[in-house]
Amino acid sequence: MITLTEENYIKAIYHLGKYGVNNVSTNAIAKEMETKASSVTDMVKKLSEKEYVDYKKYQGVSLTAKGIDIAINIVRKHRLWEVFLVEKLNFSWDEIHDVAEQLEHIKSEKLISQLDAFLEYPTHDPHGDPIPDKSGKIKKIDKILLSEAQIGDDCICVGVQDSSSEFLKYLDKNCIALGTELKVIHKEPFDNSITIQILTKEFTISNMIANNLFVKVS
Amino acid sequence: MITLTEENYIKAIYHLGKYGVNNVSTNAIAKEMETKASSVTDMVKKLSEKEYVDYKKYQGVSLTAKGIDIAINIVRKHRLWEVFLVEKLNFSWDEIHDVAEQLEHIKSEKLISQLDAFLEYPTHDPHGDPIPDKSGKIKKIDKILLSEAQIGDDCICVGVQDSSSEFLKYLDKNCIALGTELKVIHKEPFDNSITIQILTKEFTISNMIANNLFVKVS
DNA sequence: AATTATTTTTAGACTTATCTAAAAATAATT
DNA sequence: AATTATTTTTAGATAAGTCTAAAAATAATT
Ligand SMILES: [Mn+2]
Ligand SMILES: [Mn+2]
Ligand SMILES: [Mn+2]
Ligand SMILES: [Mn+2]
Repeated sequence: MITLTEENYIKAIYHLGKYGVNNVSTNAIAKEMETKASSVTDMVKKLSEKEYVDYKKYQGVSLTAKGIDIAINIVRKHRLWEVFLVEKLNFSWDEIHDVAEQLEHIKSEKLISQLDAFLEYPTHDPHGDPIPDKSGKIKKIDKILLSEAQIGDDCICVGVQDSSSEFLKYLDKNCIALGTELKVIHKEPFDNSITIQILTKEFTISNMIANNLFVKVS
Repeated sequence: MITLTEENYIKAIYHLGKYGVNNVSTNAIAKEMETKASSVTDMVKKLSEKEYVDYKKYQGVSLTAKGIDIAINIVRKHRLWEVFLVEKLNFSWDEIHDVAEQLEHIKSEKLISQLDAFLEYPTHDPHGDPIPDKSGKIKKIDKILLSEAQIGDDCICVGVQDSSSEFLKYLDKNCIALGTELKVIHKEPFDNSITIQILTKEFTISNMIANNLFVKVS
């Protein structure tokens, strides 16, 4: 039996460990979980006890195979629920995360497999993130950050790095959604801002925006 | 802020207090919650502190207006989710209760109002129980127990008293569902069993079954 | 009315998850 | 290499919810 809190720690460790081969540090987990390092140490000991993580004092943690399984299953549930909220209940993509944070902890195999079928086996969530399949496999698409695209590149928006409500609302306001086609017109070396063209309209976005938008070059 | 445990206690008190004008006893709550009377006393003090219940030592509890509001909202969520599971995810009526027990605690106004709309504002859950509307109003239908019907009555099944998986599976096996029409052919005084006719087929059910099936006499 | 049985409450302990403050280990600087 | 800064862990405390065992109140019987 695994508690809701344990699930959240495992998910945090999973997301923090995804990039880079190093172990995940106590402080990084504390920041992600909005808790104190001492609380993390306690929990990490328990997770280690239960063999969800490998842990050596002062050396940080990494998920075991068992831990990864659990993490991926939570991510799968989270993203399927996000699709449900947008596709069936008319939520917008900036309103779904907090509800999905709750729904991801509902325990029922059948619920998730039926939801998956009901949604017709979606491969990506409303933020462009891949949805692990039943066996935990995750399909990676070759996306790059818009900030890495070259002048003249024809791109299509496929995901966001930052899925905060603020950023998503900014994109809405500027008519940028997943599937939107754009062309890179100019990259300003001074501030790394990028001028893009959507349909016939040209406009300039800051480097910060370009750094949080994933595109596929076509 | 209200905890999941508090919500479950409030819901239990609501269901126990629905019939009869007396206060709900500590022991009754303990039985319903599968916990010890001493734990109930502790919790009831807290609920009283937060003004969800009226409580005087040794006198049992009753919900305040605030407590009733919360209870009805949980019941509403529970039943809407049950409809969702059956109508959209192809669950059968004996598989939904435990999942709904989890889903009823998800906190999001919008989630429930959108779910309600998505399901086209259902008035009853898959067990025939009424779904409170947004404002908490509950429509009562005039149903009676099959055991109370008279010989010769033409009835239609509209609900179950016991919604345990065992009972529901029994009904499935005997082709009794909500909406099924039946006629009372005979009532055996010795054991209070009842002979009913469904379509052309006649068969006898025990008093225990008849005591857990709600019908409307047409 | 007195005794017995049942229900309810209290007292004290335990678990989970959290915190602060202090100690220990590791990393970064001089 | 020694000092300083940062990170991590330990120690001890707190809050929520639970438990057992014992005491107190209420209800039922004689
Ligand atoms: Mn999310
Ligand atoms: Mn997402
Ligand atoms: Mn139910
Ligand atoms: Mn029901």
